[in-house]
Amino acid sequence: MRNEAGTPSLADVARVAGVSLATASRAVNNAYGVSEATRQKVLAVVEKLDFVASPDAERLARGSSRRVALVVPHLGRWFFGEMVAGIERELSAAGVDILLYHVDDPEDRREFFSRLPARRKVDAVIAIAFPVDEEERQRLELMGVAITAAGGRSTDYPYVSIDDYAAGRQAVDHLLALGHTRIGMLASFERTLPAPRENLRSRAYYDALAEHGIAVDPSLVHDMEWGGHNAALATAQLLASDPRPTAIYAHSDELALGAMHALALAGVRVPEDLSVVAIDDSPLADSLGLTSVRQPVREQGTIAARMVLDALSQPGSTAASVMLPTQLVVRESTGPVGTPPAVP
Amino acid sequence: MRNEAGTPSLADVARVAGVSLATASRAVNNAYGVSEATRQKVLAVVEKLDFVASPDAERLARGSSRRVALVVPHLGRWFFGEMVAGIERELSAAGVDILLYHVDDPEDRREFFSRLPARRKVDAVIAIAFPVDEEERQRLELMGVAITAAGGRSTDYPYVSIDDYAAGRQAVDHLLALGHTRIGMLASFERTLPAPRENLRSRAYYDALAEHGIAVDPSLVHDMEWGGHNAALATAQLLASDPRPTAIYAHSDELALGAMHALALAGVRVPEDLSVVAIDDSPLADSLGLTSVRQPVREQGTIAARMVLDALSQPGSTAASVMLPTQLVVRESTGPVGTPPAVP
DNA sequence: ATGAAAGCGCTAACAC
DNA sequence: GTGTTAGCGCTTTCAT
Repeated sequence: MRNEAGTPSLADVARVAGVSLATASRAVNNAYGVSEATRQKVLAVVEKLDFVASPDAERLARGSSRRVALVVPHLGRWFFGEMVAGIERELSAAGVDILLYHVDDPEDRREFFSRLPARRKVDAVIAIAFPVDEEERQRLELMGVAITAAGGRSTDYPYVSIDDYAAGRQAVDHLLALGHTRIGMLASFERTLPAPRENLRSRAYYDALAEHGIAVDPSLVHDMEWGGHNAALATAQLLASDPRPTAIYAHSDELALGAMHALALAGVRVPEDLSVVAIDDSPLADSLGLTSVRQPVREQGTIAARMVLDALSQPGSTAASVMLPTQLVVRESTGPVGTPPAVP
Repeated sequence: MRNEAGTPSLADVARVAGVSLATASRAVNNAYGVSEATRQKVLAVVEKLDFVASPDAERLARGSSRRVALVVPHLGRWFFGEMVAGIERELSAAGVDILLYHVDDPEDRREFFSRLPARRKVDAVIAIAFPVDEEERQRLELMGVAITAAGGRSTDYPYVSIDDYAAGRQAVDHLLALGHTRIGMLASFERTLPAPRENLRSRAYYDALAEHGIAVDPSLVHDMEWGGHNAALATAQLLASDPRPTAIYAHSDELALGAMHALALAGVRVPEDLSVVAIDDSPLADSLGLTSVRQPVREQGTIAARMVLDALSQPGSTAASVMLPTQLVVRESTGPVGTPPAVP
C-alpha cells in the first residue's frame, strides 16, 4: 500500500471493517445484497476514515464518469455567467462534476470539437447559446455522449431556451402600444457562430411593424457586434436620421446601455424624447431603470442540467426540449409617444 | 476487448503498430527509449485510429490528474467571468482540465471544502477573489493539492492580484488633483467572505484625504453589498447631504453605474456638477464614458494559471506572488471642481 | 449475504 | 530499444 496517509482506499475500509473488498464496495454504493448490519458497519468505517472513492477508479471500472463538459463563449457577460451558475448548482447537487471549456471564437470552437477533450472525459456536453453542427454532433453521439443546448435552439438535439421571437414581440409591441411608429432597432450578431442564422429578435421587429402597417425604414436598423460602444455609435446615427425615431428597440440590455449613454450625451431625454426597450432584464436594466423583457437565465440553466441528468440516467432517451416564457418588465425608459417636450 | 467501436485503446494502437503496449505508451508520451522510427510508426497509428488516452486510466496509473478545481463566486459578474476566461485559456492550452465549482455564499464555500470534491479529483485548486482559511488550506495541503489565489491576496499561499490600495489611490488622487475636497465613497463588501477583512480600496480613500488635510465626513461614506441598486440609493443620500459632494469614488464600475443613474434622475450633470470615478474599467466604463482605474483581469487569470502549472510540474515549490499594476483611464465622467453651473 | 478473482486502460519498474 | 509484468482503486460477474 503506497497510499499517502491522507487518502484511505476502499481496501483500507474493507480491512478495518473486517469484510471483503466486494462487500465494502456494495455497501458504499448502496447496492443489493448487503445486510443492514454490515452496511452500517462499513459506513461507520467510511465515516471514521473519511473515505472518498477515487472518481478515476470508479470511472475506469464502471465506464462512465459522472462528468459533463460545459462549452461556453463569452464568460464575462452576464447571460453566460448566470447560465453557468444555474447549471453548476443543479449538477453539483447531483454529484456530477463540470469540466469547463471556454470558446470565444469559431476557432476555439473548432479546436474544442477536434481535440474533443470531451472524449473519454465526459458523459455529456452542454453547449451554451451556440449551435453544434451536425457533424460535430454525430461524432459526439458516436462516443455515446449526450448533447444538450442551453440558451439556444437546435433541431438536432434537446434544448432549453426562451422564445426569442415572442420576447422580441413583447418588446416591440410594447413600443407600438405606446404609439411609437418610428422605431430604431439595435440588433446584434454573434461572431461565435459558424454561420449567421436567422435572428428571431429581428424578425419580431419586422413582423410587428408589418402587422401595424408600418413600412420598415432600413436606415433605422443597425446590425452590430455585441458591445455598448457599437450601440452608442449606431444610436448617434439614428439620431441623425430624419425624422428622428421616437423609440429604440435593443436586442440586449448592454446594447441599450450604450444607446442610453449616447442619448444622454446628445441631450435626448428618456423617455420624454425617446423610449428605449431591450431584452434580458439583467441587473443592468434595474440599475438603469430600463424597460426590458425578462428571461429566466438561471432557470434555463437548471432545466438544461436536469435534462442532462436524465440523459445520463437513461441513456438513449431523448429529452423533450423546453421553451421558457418571458415577461415584459416596464420601468422608466419607455413612455407614450408625443409627450410634448417639457420646457426646461 | 469489450471496447465500443469508437474508442480505441492503447492496446489497439500497440497491436496495429506491431509493438508492445509499453512501447506504445512510451511513444505516445514522448518518453525516452524509443527509436525515432518506432515512434513515428506508433504516432501514425494513433493518428489513424484517432486514439486519445483515457484520462482516468492515466491518472490512476500515474497518480496525478492534470485537473484543477476552479472555485469561483458570482459568475455573472464581469470580473469573475473574465478571470475564469483568462485561466481557462492558459490551462486548456497546457492540456489541463478545469473542474468548475461555483460558490455564491459562505454556505456553498463550506460545502465545497467539506465535501472536498477536490479530493482525489484535482491536483490543485484556484480560488477566485476569496480567501481560503487556514484550516481549509491545511487539509488541501495534506492531500497534496496546491492552492493559488487569483484576484485576491493571502499570506498563506501564492496569489496574483492588483494592488487594491494603489488602485484606490489612483482614483481618489485623481479627484483630489482636480480640486475636489468633498468626495463621497461608495464602498462594497462581499458576503462571500467568511469575515469582513480590511478593505484596501477604502483605506486608500481615508489615507488620501488625510494626506491632503481633509477631514473625513462619515456621512459621505456608504458601505453596501455589491449592486447598482444599492449604489443608487446611497447616491440619493449623498445628494441630500449638505454641502453636497462634488465627486464620488465608487469601488467598482457597477456601483458607479447605479450612482450615475441616480444622478441623472436627480438632474445632476456629470461631470459639470459632480465627478464620478471608479475601479475596474470593465466594458461598462467604456459604454458609459466612466473614468475608471483599469485592472488587467484576464492577465491575472493567465498568471494564476501559470503559477498553478508551475506548482504541478514542481511539487513542493512555492511560487512567488504577483501584484499587477493598474492604470487610471480618464474619460468624461470626471472634471475639475468648481466648474460654474452652465446656464441652461 | 459474502468472498475471490478478473478486469477497466494505462504507466512504470524490471528484464532482455 | 523493446517487451513483460505488476499494479493504480474500484466494480462486477461468478462461486460459495
